[in-house]
Amino acid sequence: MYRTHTCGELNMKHTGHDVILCGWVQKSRDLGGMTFVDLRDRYGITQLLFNMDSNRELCEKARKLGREYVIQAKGKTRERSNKNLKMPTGEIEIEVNELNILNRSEIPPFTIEEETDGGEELRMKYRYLDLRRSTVKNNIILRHKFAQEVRKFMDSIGFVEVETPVLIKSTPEGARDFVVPSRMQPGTFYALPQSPQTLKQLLMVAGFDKYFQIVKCFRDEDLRADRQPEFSQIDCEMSFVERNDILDTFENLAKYLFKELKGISFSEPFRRLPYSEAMEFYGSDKPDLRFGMRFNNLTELVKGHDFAVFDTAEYIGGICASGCSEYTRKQIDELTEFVRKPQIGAKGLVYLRYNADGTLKSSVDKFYSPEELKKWAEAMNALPGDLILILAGEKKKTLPALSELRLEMGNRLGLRKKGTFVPLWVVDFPLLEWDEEEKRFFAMHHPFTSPVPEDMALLESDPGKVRANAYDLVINGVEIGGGSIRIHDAVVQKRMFSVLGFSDEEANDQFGFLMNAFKFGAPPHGGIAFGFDRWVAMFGGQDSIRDFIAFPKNNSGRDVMLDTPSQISSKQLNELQLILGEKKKG
RNA sequence: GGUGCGGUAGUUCAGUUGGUUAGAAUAACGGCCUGUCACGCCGUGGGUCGCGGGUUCGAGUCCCGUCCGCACCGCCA
Repeated sequence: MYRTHTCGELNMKHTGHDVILCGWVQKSRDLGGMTFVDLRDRYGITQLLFNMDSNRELCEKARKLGREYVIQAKGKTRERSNKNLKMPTGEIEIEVNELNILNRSEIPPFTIEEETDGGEELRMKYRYLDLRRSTVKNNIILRHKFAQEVRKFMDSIGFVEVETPVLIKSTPEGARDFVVPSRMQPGTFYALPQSPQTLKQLLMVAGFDKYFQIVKCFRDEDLRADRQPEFSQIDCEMSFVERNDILDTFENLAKYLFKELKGISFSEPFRRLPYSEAMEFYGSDKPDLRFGMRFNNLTELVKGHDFAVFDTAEYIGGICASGCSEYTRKQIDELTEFVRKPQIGAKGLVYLRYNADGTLKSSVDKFYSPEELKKWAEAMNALPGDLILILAGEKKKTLPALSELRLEMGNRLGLRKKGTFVPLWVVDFPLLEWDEEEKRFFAMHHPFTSPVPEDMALLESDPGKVRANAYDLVINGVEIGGGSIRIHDAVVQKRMFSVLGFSDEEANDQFGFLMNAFKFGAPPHGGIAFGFDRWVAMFGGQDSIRDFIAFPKNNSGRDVMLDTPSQISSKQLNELQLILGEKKKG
């Protein structure tokens, strides 16, 4: 028998017990006459004691142990004379009487401790060592628990988990596909699913009226801290439901997960905010509602005073930062610089200080009288002591820029508190988005999304106005999930493809299997998919999903541990009948 | 594709207006130490300053190119 206990479970109740532990040497402290070794496994750390007086030979052996050696220690649990109450096993130690080295280790390239000295690249290269650290390990365990709770809940309300294939068909809409060449049919390719969207709809046709799956999805697009080329979704679909049935069902899932994993209860239903309002008041389709600071539209109020920036602007909007009237010139300059960054793209920033004594000072005093500025403050619901920040320009660009400024102020004022969660549903997205470059409409969500019934008639006459029967779950400014009621009628689906500029032939070629299925009694259906990695990372208190994935890719989509993507042999290339083109010269 | 920041000891970093032998902490190695738990003390070794080119009497430092990493924009139905 290798071990009787783990390194995380022994305590005062076990004093006097003979135990065998296995694990890795985290650290040893050699005091000359005695040596302490911290032994670590998945469950915790237990201190081993070796004493020169009681067993000289064994103690000498212990002194030679290196970091990360794998050892087996047999001995007796006993109470420590100096307890360490910071650790769960800190009241006891093991007086070792037999030590077996199961494997040696090279010196690890970074310290395997909660706070490592290792940089990200090195940690990724030696991810198997990084995973020994409790922080990363706990993230992976949180992910496991999260998945278990999802399955428990979904099963309890009658959902069936069905696996869908990974080698499927490439589709032109949406993200770039990862493709897999076929050997048996040279020159043809599978694609890895960006999501099992069409397959879960076919499951609805098949009568699996409540389906879910925790599933890997693939998108060949550039990465971010919260975006990996392969990621996991909690993918769900239901038949015979309307939008509210889905929102209610998955609001319950979210509440269950918050309760089980974070101990947080929500007594109120999640807020439901139309897309148009989200954009008008927060400049974003995923607003962080942990704080207010809603936009106020000042366009009409401020025009007509010879201030060209405002007079020529399509939209002028402001936010009110409570208690910030004392902001220094330097701080305001910083904010100006912030909004002028190319990523934000505003041309400048107008401010209005509503001083505590009731006086007003703005960057546009030349153009506006104190009385007029007072009206601004009233329109903004500002109080003495507040600072009003105003951006102006093209509406499509100014709203998002103001949104970034709002988030920046939220950060500066500490309003985006970790551990506080404000979920909401954003509903009634536009169905279609006009693409200037390709001069055609694209589906904002995907081409299987149903319009809201009232707008169905506008589909051909005014496609840009049509609202989608679609919804996103947003928590703290992060898009956690999204879905829609789908089209289940072959005729409507055909109309949709036609609006998107697909010929009948193209539609049939790419989605014939779905249109065909719709001819055989497709039930009304809809669903949702959640970003599993993101949700787990949020519960783990991080913005980046990388440390919640056991073996993630780096910024350029490379697995630095496996050193891939990599070349394949010419034999493999020949079998696939692939010929590599000349590398494009810059 | 673009913008910003970065690349110096095993690791994390410092390195002044270009100037002597490139430092610190930590890790490693050797020695001492019987209650440590960030143990302590003494000592030792450890450098292609990402790579290539240029300017200069002289480059870690300045210039050009290039590679790599991170964050962001585009992109992500």
